[in-house]
Amino acid sequence: MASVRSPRLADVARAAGVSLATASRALADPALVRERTRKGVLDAAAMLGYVPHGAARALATRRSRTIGAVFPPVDNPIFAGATHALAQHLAVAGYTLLLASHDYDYDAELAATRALIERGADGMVLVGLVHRPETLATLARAGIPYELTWSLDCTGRHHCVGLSHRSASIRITQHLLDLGHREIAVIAGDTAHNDRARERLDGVRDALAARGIRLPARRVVEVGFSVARGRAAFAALLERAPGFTAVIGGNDPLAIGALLECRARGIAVPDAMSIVGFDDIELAGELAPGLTTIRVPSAEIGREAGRRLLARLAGRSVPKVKTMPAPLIVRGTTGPPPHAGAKPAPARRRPAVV
Amino acid sequence: MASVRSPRLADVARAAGVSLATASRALADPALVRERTRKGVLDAAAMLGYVPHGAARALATRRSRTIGAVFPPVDNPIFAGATHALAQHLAVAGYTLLLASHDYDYDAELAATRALIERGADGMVLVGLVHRPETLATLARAGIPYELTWSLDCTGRHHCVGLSHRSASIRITQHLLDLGHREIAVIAGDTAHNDRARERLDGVRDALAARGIRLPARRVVEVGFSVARGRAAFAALLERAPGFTAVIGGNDPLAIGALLECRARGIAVPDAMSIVGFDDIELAGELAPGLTTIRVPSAEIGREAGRRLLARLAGRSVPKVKTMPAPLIVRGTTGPPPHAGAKPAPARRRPAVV
DNA sequence: TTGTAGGCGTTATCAT
DNA sequence: ATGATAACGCCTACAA
Repeated sequence: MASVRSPRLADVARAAGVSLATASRALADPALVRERTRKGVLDAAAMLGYVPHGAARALATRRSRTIGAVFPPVDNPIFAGATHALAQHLAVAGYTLLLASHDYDYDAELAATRALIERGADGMVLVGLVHRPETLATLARAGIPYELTWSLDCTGRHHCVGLSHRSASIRITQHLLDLGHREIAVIAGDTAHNDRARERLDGVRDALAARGIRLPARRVVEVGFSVARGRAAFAALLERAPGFTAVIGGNDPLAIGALLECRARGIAVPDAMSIVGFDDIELAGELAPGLTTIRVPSAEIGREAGRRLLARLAGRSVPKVKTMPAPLIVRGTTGPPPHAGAKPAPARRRPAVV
Repeated sequence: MASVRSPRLADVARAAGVSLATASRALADPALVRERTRKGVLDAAAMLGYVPHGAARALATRRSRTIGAVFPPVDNPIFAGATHALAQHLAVAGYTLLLASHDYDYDAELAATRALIERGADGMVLVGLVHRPETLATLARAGIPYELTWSLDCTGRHHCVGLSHRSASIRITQHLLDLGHREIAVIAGDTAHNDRARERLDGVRDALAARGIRLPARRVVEVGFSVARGRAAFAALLERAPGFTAVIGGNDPLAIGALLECRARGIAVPDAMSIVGFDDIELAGELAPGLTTIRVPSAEIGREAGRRLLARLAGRSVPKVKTMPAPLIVRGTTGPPPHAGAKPAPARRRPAVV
């Protein structure tokens, strides 16, 4: 009952009647020892219930077979999907995920990064482009390869896998403009602490500006990401600056909040109000009407980040920037504005997935 | 540029003009060295950008300051919340989360557990009561404290923090019975690979049996957890065994799927169909009508598991079983069945949160 | 208060 | 093919 002490390699070696070195080799590389010896060692190990001591191995090999990830709230469904995919991908390669999360707090992110480096993470996954300068510097100094995810680093200084939130945002805004909308409101995420949210908002402004339309400040509200906040924000916009015919949500939960508020108020979607989101969470496609949005392949981003990191650790080199597709998904929440002029044809001509 | 090699404690000691031991103590416990020495060491460490080597420390102290968690799909919002809360709680105590996930596959869970043990996890969090026998045995043999979460272990053999899914399920079923429902259908989770799903389904059967009602097999469908599957399952039930006035979802996404399908078919909720879920995800309260469900405090479960593990690692002992509250949340998706007899009073008398 | 030295469990470099 | 043995970087009695 009382487990005196876990067996170590020396115990296995003794039980198998070989030296420490041979036992180590037998376990590490079948080709290095005679078949008979190997079997003896394996049996002894199984018999004793031997479990290698990772820290000792890490100390000797200077590799922990561990990848660190520092994510904003992992309970955001979009990050949860990426986390899962990343962990799964690493597992098949014998790597394990060291996970830290923070609430869009860059100091916490730095602290978490330090903690993961200290734990010996062989590689690191971060979200977004904006960080404390020390964060990336520390990583670089420690010689730890890292991948920035979600966004794309146009400076070419960092490895990254993601998409241009700005241009995706331009695309979805153009979709509304093509439908004939001119009066548009935005429920943005927290642009001060989230570069994705900022890029998305900038994209809206760009697209509007390209057609000579200004986005008045009163038509923009910034909130944290959640359905409830989306509802409240939509209500606030209606109060503060009515007259818009379309709302752009900074992400799907915000857009869904707007949709629910419309339903509660009896505002017809899309006849009286068009709504678009960003991310394409599962629910977006299940609602009726379905939410028009940009699909962000979050699981693929997580997997790809893992794949690239493992490749780099194996000495292979990968292109510095990996752009993920972010298609516009047109569903039922968008249509021509009420009292729209003649034929709002463009909308119909678009395929469902652009 | 070329980072020759990361500085180690010996470098710090040399720079500070003290011995290795003193440097170690200065960093570990302020009270152990003279204030002046301490400052010298700290300065030297900062100057050199010293980062302690976790593996070496773990080897020496036999503690990794790491907690392992093996979760079913972390992208299920309910697990995502727990993961986040757990990671956050551990972080403030200087611990880090080692995360592995699997798709309700117990062999994968065992493999993941082994991987985490090998990585030196000081403690471990698992989900549910059902595991490969080796999983818990290995943990016990290695002397690693663990917490089973979500469910409650009535055998008293394991530390656990969760709730009785069976009795919660009985409560919500009784709520339907009290409203006058007699013809009930169930969209259950995968009972073969998920003890929570099984307990919930059993709870429904128990509650019905207590009133002399049988649940015919054709009124039960088992599917994986997702909104889309909930929709499809509801449609299938309607086809296969119509005539029921209430559906019980194995979790909220399933119930929401049923709700959406009702909306698509023009079935009035709750007038023609009552719907209940389980978990109380954020969306449940935002829909109109709001979803009647059981609130599972997932973030609290994650945090509590962390708290208990840290306490045990610190030598404090904790009660073996921690029961979390799982209140019935009555919202708009439940009401008396159509053509119900006289007064379906019980419903009205219940407070919103029982 | 500070220094010396042995040990934590593996891997890797030599020989043999 | 296998066996000694020296790292790996840190902690912690024990001594001074």
